[in-house]
Amino acid sequence: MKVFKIPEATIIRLSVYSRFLEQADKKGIVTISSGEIAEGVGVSPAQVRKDLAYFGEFGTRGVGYNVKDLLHHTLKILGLSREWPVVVVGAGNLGTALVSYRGFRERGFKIVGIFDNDPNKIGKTIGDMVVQSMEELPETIAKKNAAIGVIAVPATIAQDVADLLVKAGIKAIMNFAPKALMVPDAVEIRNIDLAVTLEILTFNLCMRENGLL
Amino acid sequence: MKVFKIPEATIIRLSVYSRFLEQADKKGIVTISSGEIAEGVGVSPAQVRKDLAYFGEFGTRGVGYNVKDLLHHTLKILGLSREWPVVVVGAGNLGTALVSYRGFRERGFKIVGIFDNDPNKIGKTIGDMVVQSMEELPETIAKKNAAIGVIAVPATIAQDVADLLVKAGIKAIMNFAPKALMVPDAVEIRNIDLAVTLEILTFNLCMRENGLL
DNA sequence: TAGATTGTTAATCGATTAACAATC
DNA sequence: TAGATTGTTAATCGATTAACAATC
Repeated sequence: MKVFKIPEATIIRLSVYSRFLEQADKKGIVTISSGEIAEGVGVSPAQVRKDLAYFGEFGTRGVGYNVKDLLHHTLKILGLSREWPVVVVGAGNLGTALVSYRGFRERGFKIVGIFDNDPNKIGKTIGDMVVQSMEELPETIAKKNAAIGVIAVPATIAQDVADLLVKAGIKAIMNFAPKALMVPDAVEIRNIDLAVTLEILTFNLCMRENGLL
Repeated sequence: MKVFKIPEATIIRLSVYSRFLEQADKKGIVTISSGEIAEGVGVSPAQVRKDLAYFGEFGTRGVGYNVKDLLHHTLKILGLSREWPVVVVGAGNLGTALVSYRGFRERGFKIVGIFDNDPNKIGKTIGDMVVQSMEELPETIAKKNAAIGVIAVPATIAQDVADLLVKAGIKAIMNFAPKALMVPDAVEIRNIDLAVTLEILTFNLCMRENGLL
């Protein structure tokens, strides 16, 4: 790894490649070419090779890539060669859904705590977790060594929750509240706005209606 | 509207602009410049003007943009000047969360039906909706004139659900199942992969750890 | 060696930004 | 008119793709 500026699109594609390689590995495929990966995930072979080239030389000229090998490399690059403990703040519908979201577990994310400030929710069981009070947040983060926090609370208190997470030593935040949050530069943050996705769809529907797409 | 190829990034920014304009309007601001919008949402003034220029001339030279006016224009462009009836398939935790997701309602998306094939879930009340059986899906879609469907079922049956939605006349699909779905070209589809977002975070955390970011 | 496929460079494409004429 | 800000063109920047030498 020697390059500093890597397009985010490359990271997203690496994630796609790794999932595709997992499937290929399951099917018992040993060797795969950039063309086959490209075909499988819907990009160009050059794109596949270029994306990988940012991080090293993983293939053999004239042969292709060893599936298991490349799978491990891609997972390593994404930081998925270890388990990531994650805390979820907000035990509403969304928080509850996230705790049992299979897509997280499959990629090595482990929910190690769910928190809420509502006394009616504290103590309730969600899957194999018990909803904890916000007071227990710092201790659990420290004890479980969680670096990632998910915010699933109303927009009104999202900033307060972000502040608490940062204070407790969280290094990355995934925010579902429809509100831009302020965090120190040392903390990574991503806002998930589900409505925006629907708006891209409605825009495209309108374009089609008008015969422009 | 005369241009055919509009960057998706432009659409996403238009969504951001419209939210910012809503806030500005609430504050009673009447006129706003591209510089002020840019400042408010964190892009360049040229970007704001260019994004708008794809769709028309909405400002007055030397003056700026009328906030209410531009707000309406941006919402119109995004297709949000009408209400969009949406059906949700899957009454698990995620589906339940989506039915009461405030971010949808705020932007004009109205959930008009939630469906499941689990007899234990059918008939249950979620907010002000009753979970319907899958058999009722086509009729509800037709009656409520729903063009958008949300898939919140396990990956194993996601394709079947997509087929049903398409057959029932749905024109756009938002898919939360971690699986690429096949739909006809006439149907718009977006996959939401929540794990990928976490993977971008873990990648960045690893880059930081290695002093590369 | 002949055939295949990588890794990488150069060419292309597309999106962002800077600059400025138009104009309020 | 002088000052301000848009709409738009040209310049820049960055990402994708085509092409090919390296090499298995």
